[in-house]
Amino acid sequence: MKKTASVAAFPAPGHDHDRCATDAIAHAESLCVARAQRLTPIRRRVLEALLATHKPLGAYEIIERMGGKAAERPAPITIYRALEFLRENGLVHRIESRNAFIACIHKHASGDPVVFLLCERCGAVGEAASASIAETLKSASRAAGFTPKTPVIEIAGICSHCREG
Amino acid sequence: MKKTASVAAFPAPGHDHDRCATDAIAHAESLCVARAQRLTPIRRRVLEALLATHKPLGAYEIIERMGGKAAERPAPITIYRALEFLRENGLVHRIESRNAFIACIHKHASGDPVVFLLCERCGAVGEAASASIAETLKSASRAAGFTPKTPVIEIAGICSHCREG
DNA sequence: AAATATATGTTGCACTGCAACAAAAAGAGC
DNA sequence: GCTCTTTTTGTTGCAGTGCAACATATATTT
Repeated sequence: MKKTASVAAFPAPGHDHDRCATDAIAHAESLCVARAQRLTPIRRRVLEALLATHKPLGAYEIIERMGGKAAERPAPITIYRALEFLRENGLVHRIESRNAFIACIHKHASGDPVVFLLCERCGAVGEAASASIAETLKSASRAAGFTPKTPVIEIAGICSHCREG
Repeated sequence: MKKTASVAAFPAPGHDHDRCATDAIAHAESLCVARAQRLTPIRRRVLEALLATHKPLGAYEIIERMGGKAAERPAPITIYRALEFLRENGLVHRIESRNAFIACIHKHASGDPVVFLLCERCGAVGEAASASIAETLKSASRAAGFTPKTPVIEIAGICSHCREG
């Protein structure tokens, strides 16, 4: 079930999550090797914490989910630095309307505009990449004499699993 | 120079700003009268502070721009409450990617998706309403089995005045 | 005028995000 | 190996966001 113009992915509740997390880590590793970037233990743990859920997490939630005793937990700044690294490498997105972060499972090219679908009920986040959306936004921007760079598109609503279930 | 599908407005540096602010206040007043809502002095001052610039302002910036001696300035919570009121009535938008707020000059219908164009150089924010964008986003959402509600679209880039000037 | 609803003030706190400097760890060059 | 350099992480501290909970004041209604 594939389309030419758009690809949409919403995490099904019963999907093989271990595998999708493992795949994402593997992808991150090979990508960092290819770019001579260092996926350090902390960065890896932050990514793993985000991959363990499909919900956007704030910095403090990430800290909590990284485990270890309270005294051993990294400071917020450490998390933000790891997130900065992961974002620069396209492994993590920031959900602006939530002040939170989510692991990227989409493997899109950098610069590709991504539409985030935020379920208001279960909190899960889907990604929909659409070339037509990108084109429409570009032309609308240019009609206003605007040179667009990084579009942020976030849509709140109800996902199919919550509506049907 | 008008289009059928999209209307774009980027504030020109030399536009008649007094008038655009006055108009917006007048619109806010008549709208509140029509809805039996109260445009109290504080709410009015918050709106005026936002109208005095076309840049998104944070809560503290709004407080500073509301004037008065430091001791007389309202607390942040007061600002947030006024912003909540103004947002509910479509007079103010929140720019999610900036954690800031901007007065609405667009007079669009509530629920209409608005595209915000954020100039990275001068900080001004333009609005572009586009029916085709709305349609494209809706169809992309539905392709993912998603029922969309409130879309957030923010595009960072360079406005025409900054590029040319 | 009293009762009710709405708006604002006060206090307090959890979280975001980062700057500036210090220390530790990893890589590069000899 | 060992030093030098770069990168990463730790520590401290702070400005800003956003709101909860309760108290007080101001409007509106009856």
